[in-house]
Amino acid sequence: MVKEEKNVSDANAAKPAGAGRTDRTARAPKSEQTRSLILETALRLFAERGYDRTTMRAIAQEAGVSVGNAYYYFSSKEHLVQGFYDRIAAEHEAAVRPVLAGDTDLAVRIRGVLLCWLDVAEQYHRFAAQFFKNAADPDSPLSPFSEESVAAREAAISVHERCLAGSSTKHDPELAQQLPQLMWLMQMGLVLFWVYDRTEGTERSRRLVERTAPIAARAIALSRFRVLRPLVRQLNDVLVEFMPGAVRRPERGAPDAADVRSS
Amino acid sequence: MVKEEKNVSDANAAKPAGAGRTDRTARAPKSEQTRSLILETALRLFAERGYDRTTMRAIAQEAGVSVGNAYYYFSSKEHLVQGFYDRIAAEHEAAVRPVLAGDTDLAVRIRGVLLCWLDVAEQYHRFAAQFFKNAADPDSPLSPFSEESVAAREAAISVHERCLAGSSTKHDPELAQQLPQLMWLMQMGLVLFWVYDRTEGTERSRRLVERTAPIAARAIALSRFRVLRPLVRQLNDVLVEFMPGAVRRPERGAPDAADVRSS
DNA sequence: GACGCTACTTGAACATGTTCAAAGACGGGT
DNA sequence: ACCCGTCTTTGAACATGTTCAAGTAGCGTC
Repeated sequence: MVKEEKNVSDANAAKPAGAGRTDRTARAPKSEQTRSLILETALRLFAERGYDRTTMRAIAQEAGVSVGNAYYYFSSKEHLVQGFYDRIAAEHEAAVRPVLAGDTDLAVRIRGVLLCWLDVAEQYHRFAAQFFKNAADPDSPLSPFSEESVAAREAAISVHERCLAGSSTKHDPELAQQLPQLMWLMQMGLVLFWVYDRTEGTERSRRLVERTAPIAARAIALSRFRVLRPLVRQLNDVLVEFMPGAVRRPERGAPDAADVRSS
Repeated sequence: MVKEEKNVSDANAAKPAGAGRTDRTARAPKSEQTRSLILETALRLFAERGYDRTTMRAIAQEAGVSVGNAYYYFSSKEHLVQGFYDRIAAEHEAAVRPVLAGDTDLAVRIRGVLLCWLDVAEQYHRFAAQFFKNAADPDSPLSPFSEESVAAREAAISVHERCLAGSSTKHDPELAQQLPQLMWLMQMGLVLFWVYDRTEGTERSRRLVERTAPIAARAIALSRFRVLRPLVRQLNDVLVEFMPGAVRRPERGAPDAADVRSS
């Protein structure tokens, strides 16, 4: 049974065998080629027809491999999406650079960061809306809260860190460590709104950003006020305790003092 | 397997109506019996083995009907879950009654309402965690934001309305109309946290409530302060513009003054 | 070159949500 | 009694994500 060689032709000619993966078994030129062929094909089809309408069989056929082969490289259809995550994160990081180098007004910066994300994500909206339910699954490694997404999450948080750091707005230093995470959470809220947004050009999401960014900036600025001090302190404690992952916080008295200050 | 029930025959003289739709009006002809048999069986199996592990074939077999019959009454597996929604909402409403009749401190009330929900939902946690991804799908009629869920949503909001109304805490009357919605949103956040919570007895979610309720209450109380006035106003505008519809729009300027000042 | 090891590839088979054409039941009009 | 139409029920067929036992190929060793 000779199969038409659709995918590879005399592979070893151009591909240097060096610098294998970190796996115990080194080189895998052909395999790497097949892998990325499958991935690229999948992402293209996802963009073309959406997530649900793209079957594994179609991906395999379009890539010129068998269904089982796709599963050899990607343990599930969902895992094909990790590539999409990386891509959109990188694009956002690039697109946001001018914003972070620009105006120092916090409201403007937050607005810029979020609008930037909307711009970058725009083309994937249909795909994202269809895929969202999978990402929302607590069992899925693709959940934004999952262990596996920690890299993408921290990259996103670092954007907010720089957004905050470069602003002229003063804010409670005690809260500074947690603020980027809070802003990331706000971004997740925006994403939630966005996948539900069916307006032309996700215009409504943009409007939400326009209206929300000043509020966030003002709230942050107000965090220094005396009346708000206990509130800010409590909020900070909650964030430290419940926000995902390994964000180390400088020692601050008793970390387990429950509601010591609550009325 | 001919069933002779034949009780109320005149009531449904009008018409058994179409199949599948959420016609709660139909009395109890044979079809209604089959329908609820399928529903009860499904909910039982969901609770027993979780959503994913319960196949439509198993439901049909356990109920003693054919697969196609289940689809005759429920247009998809997801639609079987609407019954679950109704049930948990009703249970929460009942369980929360003592809380609403009790302490007038807002923090205590919010805490009570949310902990109550956790108690009621506890037994469904496994099922809910598995089902969550379907509810998160923007296309799903079971999304908490969907048109179809408007009834359940308003019921939940009304609980927060009463929670707020019965509290002795003063708050900005301008915000009063939107606050219950905001609190509902907070509850949705808790649900999100909860489905991800894998601790024994969802202990972590409980702790989050303990820590968060005082913050929310304090924030609400602080909303009257002068410094926060512009912030509150902006926030109010955003809520009015973006919160899901069907919420009676307050005429700006004259607070309704219904219950705000009661103590 | 022969052997053997392992990475790679295959397509059929499986599980399960969903659809559908046909059959059954039932009631009313004639 | 018969026919007609509608509601109900059936089970086979379909679509698609996933698994698996078996086959293939490249490469190092003898």
